[in-house]
Amino acid sequence: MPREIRAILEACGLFSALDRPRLDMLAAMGRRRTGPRGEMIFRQDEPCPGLFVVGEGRVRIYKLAPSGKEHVLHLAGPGQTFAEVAVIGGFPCPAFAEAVEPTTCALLPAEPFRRALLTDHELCRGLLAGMAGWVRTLVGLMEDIVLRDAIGRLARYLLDAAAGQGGDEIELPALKRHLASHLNLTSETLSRTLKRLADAGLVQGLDTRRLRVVDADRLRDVADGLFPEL
Amino acid sequence: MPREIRAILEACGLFSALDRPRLDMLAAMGRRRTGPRGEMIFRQDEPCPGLFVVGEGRVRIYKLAPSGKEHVLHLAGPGQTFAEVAVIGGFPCPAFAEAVEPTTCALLPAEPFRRALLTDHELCRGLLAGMAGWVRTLVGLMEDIVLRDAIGRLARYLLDAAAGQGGDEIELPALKRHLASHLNLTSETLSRTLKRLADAGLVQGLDTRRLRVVDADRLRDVADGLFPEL
DNA sequence: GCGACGCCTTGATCTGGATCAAGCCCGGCC
DNA sequence: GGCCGGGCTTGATCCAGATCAAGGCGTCGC
Repeated sequence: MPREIRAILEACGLFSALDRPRLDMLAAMGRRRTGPRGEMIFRQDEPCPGLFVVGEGRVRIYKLAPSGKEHVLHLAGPGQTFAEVAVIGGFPCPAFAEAVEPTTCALLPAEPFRRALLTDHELCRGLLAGMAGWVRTLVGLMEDIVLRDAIGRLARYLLDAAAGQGGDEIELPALKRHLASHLNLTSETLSRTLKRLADAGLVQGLDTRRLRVVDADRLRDVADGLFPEL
Repeated sequence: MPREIRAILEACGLFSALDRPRLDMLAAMGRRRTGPRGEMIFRQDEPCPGLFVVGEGRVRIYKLAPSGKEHVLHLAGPGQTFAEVAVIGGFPCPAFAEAVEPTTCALLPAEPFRRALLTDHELCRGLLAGMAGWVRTLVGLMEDIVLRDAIGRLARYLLDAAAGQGGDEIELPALKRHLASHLNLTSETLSRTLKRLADAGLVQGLDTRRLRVVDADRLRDVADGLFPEL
């Protein structure tokens, strides 16, 4: 099964710059973890088991407020990682991680991974670049939440998702409810807002989990806060 | 003047683990930048000049929405850095940076700094740890904004600030208006919320820029969403 | 000293999105 | 097939915080 771990690591952007021996070294320390839909991978405040790389499926990373409200920080799909920050910084798990679909991950345990970081410069550089990208994403999400209204946030999300999936069709990565939480909306508001976009002819619902961007240009305008009439 | 650049770098947490020769190397590439209160250090979308380390003064990093609303991401004081992410990732400036007080910074220009990163493992490790801390802060801020109400956010900010300044007296790092924007509030709401805390006897205003935490325990409860009566 | 401008406070009103409350629809299970 | 439960939509109402609108208060330039 190291076989499959190698394959997962190779498909991950964070490690794409690494050469064979290094990938072997990482694969050797890795363990394969599979779980059914709904499995809790880790919980907030637990010691962090290591760095996870998603091979198949999707993982929802979310925080829970004392009030019970939750916020979905990240929906990690194949090739993406989570818990890197906790591993690097030696923090406990900052959030919950739950499999949204049947999932297989490669887990690189914290201790050996940190030791590898101590000596391996290439690995360090790759991770540094990865973190820079992650900070950028986070700041983007934060600015969305703070500076845009519901329809602008949704429009931007849809544009991003369409670009990320390389077409004008989007497959939603999770339940609408969870997507809503990611955008700091309730599912009711998400539903209504999506309807507004559909009524205006900017998008078209295919089924519950899939939709199509019809007019990307106007969608961009909406994301930039134009079309106050909408 | 390399003298002073060295001193600024030495006082910066990011570089605290570096040995003499490395600090010398960084100091040699650095330039000293001073500016009066109000000076724009860089603007959003400009090419990023390099990594800034604050020596004296304070710098406000903020984003501007098309609507004109602004959001203060960070108020960097002595020993802190900004624009690291853009330098590492090779992105353009993601935000505006403005001196809130007369400020002197060390600027490590992007190109030589990136080259140093290519070869210097220690530097890389330090930066990686720094980024991990920064991501953590960002996530914390985001969760504050998403999961807490106005009074909870303010309470948490005050506790953090008091801890950071090592006592129960807090000197606000910027205008109330800018602080409000950092917490995603209007200055009106900040003013009212501060008054509620003062009326309840949890804090005490000294003057416009300074205040004292009187009851940290109850403030913690407020931050956790208790005291619904407040 | 005296304007005047910026910043902060306080009050009155407005509103986007949350919350509460039904249905509806689809898929799984008996 | 029929029932049941979870997720989505839609409608009605509510509310935290924004916005609009006055003052008050310090401080800086003259």
